[in-house]
Amino acid sequence: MLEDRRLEVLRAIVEDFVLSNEPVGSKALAERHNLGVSPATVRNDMSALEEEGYITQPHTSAGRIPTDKGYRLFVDRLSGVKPLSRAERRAIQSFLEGAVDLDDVVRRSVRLLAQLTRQVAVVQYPSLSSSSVRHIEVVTLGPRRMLMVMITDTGRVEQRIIDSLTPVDDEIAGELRATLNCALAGQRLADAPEVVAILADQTRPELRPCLATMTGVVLESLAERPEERLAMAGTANLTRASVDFADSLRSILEALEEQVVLMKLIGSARETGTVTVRIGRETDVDALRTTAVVATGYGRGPFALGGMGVVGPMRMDYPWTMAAVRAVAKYVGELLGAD
Amino acid sequence: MLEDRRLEVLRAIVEDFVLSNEPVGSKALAERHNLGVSPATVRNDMSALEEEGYITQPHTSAGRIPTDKGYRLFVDRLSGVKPLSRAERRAIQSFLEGAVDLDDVVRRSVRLLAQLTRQVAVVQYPSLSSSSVRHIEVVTLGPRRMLMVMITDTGRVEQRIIDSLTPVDDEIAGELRATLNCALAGQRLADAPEVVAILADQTRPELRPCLATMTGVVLESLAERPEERLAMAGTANLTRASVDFADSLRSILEALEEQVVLMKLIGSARETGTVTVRIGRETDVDALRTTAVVATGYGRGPFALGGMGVVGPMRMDYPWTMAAVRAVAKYVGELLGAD
DNA sequence: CTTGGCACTCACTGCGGCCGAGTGCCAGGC
DNA sequence: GCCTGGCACTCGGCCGCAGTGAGTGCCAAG
Repeated sequence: MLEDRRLEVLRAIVEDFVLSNEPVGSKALAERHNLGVSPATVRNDMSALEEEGYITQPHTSAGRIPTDKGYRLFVDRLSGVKPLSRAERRAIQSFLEGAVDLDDVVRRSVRLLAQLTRQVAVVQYPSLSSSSVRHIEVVTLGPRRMLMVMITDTGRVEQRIIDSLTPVDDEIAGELRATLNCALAGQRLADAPEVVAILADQTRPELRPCLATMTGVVLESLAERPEERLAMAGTANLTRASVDFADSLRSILEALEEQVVLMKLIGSARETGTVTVRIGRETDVDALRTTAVVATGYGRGPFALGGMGVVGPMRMDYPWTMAAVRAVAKYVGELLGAD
Repeated sequence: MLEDRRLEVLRAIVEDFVLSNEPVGSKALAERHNLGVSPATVRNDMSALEEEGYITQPHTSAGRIPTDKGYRLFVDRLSGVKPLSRAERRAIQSFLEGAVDLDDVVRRSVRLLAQLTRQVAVVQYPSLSSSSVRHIEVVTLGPRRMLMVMITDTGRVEQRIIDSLTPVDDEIAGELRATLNCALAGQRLADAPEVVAILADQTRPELRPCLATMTGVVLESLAERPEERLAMAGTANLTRASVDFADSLRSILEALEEQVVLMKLIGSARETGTVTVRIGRETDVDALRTTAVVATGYGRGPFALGGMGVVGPMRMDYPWTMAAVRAVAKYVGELLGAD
């Protein structure tokens, strides 16, 4: 009973603070949230909550604000799901349905997510390891230079320039193309290592160096390289929360330009359907210690093709943001999984 | 003579202000720049310069700062070229030389430019209209869906999903591929419209709808669509100049996320070798009225493959920034033009 | 366990005064 | 005719000060 009211107080604090961005005091709380008790009682509860580390006061004689731990509890136990309105769902659909190719899908969804949540949005391109090879193309670019293009079933296109030690011509390119396609087309990229291993022996010796480079590229692209691509939008929204960030804005922007960091944050949410929330220091990125990351995976079925999510201030409307991220991920997943 | 000294005073004001970010007064000027005249004389010159609109004072009893017009004059007539040091040139080279493909080149150069100039850097992908077609690939993605991939001689890869009204199979895809390649491979994309025009008649009627869509894509990509790609880096540097921007930072970030706007600013500098500077309102973008854009084209020969440049505060070291932008563009041009 | 009362804390605000960098103007000198 | 030193004036920024009020912690009574 007592426990219950304390949690209720915490919820009220979080909700009020998210709205007002001002430390919330006992009186205002008791009034606005008809808790049925007096401010003095609320004060006792607050005192207890502070003791346990869920809230804190910026300075004596100010109201309380939630701590990382407080937000965490709120997200885990207190926040229901705030479903999107029908209009919002329709907006998502109509915003995405005109997309003409993968690039377009990704760029539209990242903008959509940014506008919807008014936060910084990040969308990962479908990861290669969960796709299969549709086709591999080899073209000569010059006497000793070739371009290899790998097309996956999600429509993603991976390209790489290969410098050869020996001269190459269109015929050799064709031969390499045939060999690679024969071995890899239709295969899941995750299975590529085994297939590739036996490939060299079946090939004319003079082609082996080139082939080795190319298969090397294929394998490398599986290792979830840091260059794994992603799109970002809505950085302007960071300034919206400038009161929270102020001087840290610089380092936040810097962190957001580090692809590796973002991939870890967004990409680690590989389960579709579940929305992951990292609050403050849980991000494991010092520059983002005043932010929160809401992320999920997208794709058909349990295996995610990639991740998407938003980065915003800890003071964030979690139920709504989580719902928005999930909704966009669902549509994108259908769009890319459809085929 | 008198004119000369006035210009000298303007130069001194610009240089000091760029360094200190504080309105510069007559006394400090006379001291630091041994102009050989007294502060009183400098004051008279400043008065005249203000009359002519080259400088202004933020409030009475403060020093002067340059206006848009003042910076413009400085850039046009006063700023010599500040050559890069050998170490800097070497840094550029080594930073870029490990690039493995076009994406890599672009991303590396944009980061390089951002780090070097400590501004926001923008690099346009090589424009399609100035490239030629190396190869066109057509692959089926599903019973009624195909993927067309166009590879250009700069290594740029353009892809598009095409939905067909009639069922397609690998054979049809092969046929389309052959037709398109036969017609377009080796052609400059700028010449594509003529070639494409006569293509339909030579094709089996049942393939014509698909073919039309594909040639449509090719032509469309020539129209310098707003989706024309570009890369950006160093937005964190905007906060460095936060004193200048402060509340406008938000709108600047928003403007920078508008690809169309950026393409106009960066892409309009199509001449290689010449560095264009737009100061304040010259950008024609209201949100960027407190910024300056330094841009140039890159590529072999007089025709630019694309543009690159930086966006920063008007209070900027123009000679140095211009030199840096030019140097990076030169290297990138060599890298991509080499082939 | 809750409640009203009460003293206390402390960030924030507005006010007045001081300071000093910088200006404009003027009269005298080269 | 231009440069220069002198001088009065302006005005933004800084400092100290007191007043205000939201909010707290504690306590004794219900």
